[in-house]
Amino acid sequence: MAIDHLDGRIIVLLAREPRIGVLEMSRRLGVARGTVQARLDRLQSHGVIRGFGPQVDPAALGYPVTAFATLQIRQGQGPDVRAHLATVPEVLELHTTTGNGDMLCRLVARSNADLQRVIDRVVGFDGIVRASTAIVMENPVPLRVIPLVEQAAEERG
Amino acid sequence: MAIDHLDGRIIVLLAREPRIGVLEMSRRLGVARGTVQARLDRLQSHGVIRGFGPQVDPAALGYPVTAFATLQIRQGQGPDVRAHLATVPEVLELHTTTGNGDMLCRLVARSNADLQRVIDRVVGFDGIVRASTAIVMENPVPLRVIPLVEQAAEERG
DNA sequence: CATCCCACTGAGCAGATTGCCCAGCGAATC
DNA sequence: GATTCGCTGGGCAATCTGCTCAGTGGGATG
Repeated sequence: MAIDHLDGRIIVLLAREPRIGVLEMSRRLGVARGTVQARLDRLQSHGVIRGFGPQVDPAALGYPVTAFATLQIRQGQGPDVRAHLATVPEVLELHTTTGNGDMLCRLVARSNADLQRVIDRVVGFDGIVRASTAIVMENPVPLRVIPLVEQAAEERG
Repeated sequence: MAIDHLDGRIIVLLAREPRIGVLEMSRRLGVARGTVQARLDRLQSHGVIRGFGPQVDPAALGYPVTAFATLQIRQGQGPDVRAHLATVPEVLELHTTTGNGDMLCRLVARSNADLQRVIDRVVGFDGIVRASTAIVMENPVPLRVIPLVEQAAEERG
């Protein structure tokens, strides 16, 4: 879906001040309330904006350690491994990938020691042949989309 | 910070129906409005809930290809590389890690061909020695926190 | 045992926002 | 020329928010 400049401003504004209302947005953007409303509806129905769920910080929840694990899967065991990993709360994200590994997953843990427990639980499953883990030290660029939104908006005026 | 069972229910409810108001939440949870209000304020001020920004889907924006790149950095060039990567909109996330690579970043692109352009831009910087990229095929577990929240809430009744 | 502190309840209030409707208008399309 | 579409600007009732207050119960403290 193509994003327009106004759409971009709406998303950016919403990202900066999430608790802002439609009315206040229309004032800031200098357009009618109905317009903002319509744009928002369109963005949501097209899936560009998935939702406004709370962004929870695992670190603040007591899980300050993040790691990425690359998994190698035994042929044909993919579905089982997926199902297994989905049951582990500390697995925040799972992707199947090309390249050296077959899967890449993001893990969190209460401490480096606790990470061992998590990894044991993750790899303690038959279909997983090998796992290599990289612990995250710093996070210079936290998950962001705004620059991408701005770029997409530029391209369409 | 420790999460309570009520806190957990608030977060889960909020994740399920983000547009819900404080009043409606208090009705659903069977507690007073002020209580929900206070809990929310506490969760936010403690950083457990970072905010309610819109969750944008890069795929819907025209960037359906996701990849993870592992970068090896020349000694001492870390800060420069970070700054460089921060300027690339397609870099959604950047971590410094232990292990084989020095950094891990999440990229998106408009197509596999476009991914080449993005990677060129990412690695077209002096401090980067080597990059290995894994393209994401499937995403069986999209970024999630709810199971973790539920686990954290359980531990505190 | 008496006290204090804290969190929760239930209520009220003014002010603001929402969802919804409508008529008019200009530009692009057929 | 006619139609469609998106935006404007206005109005309405219903709802929610932010804020305040007094009362209550449990737990910790003296």
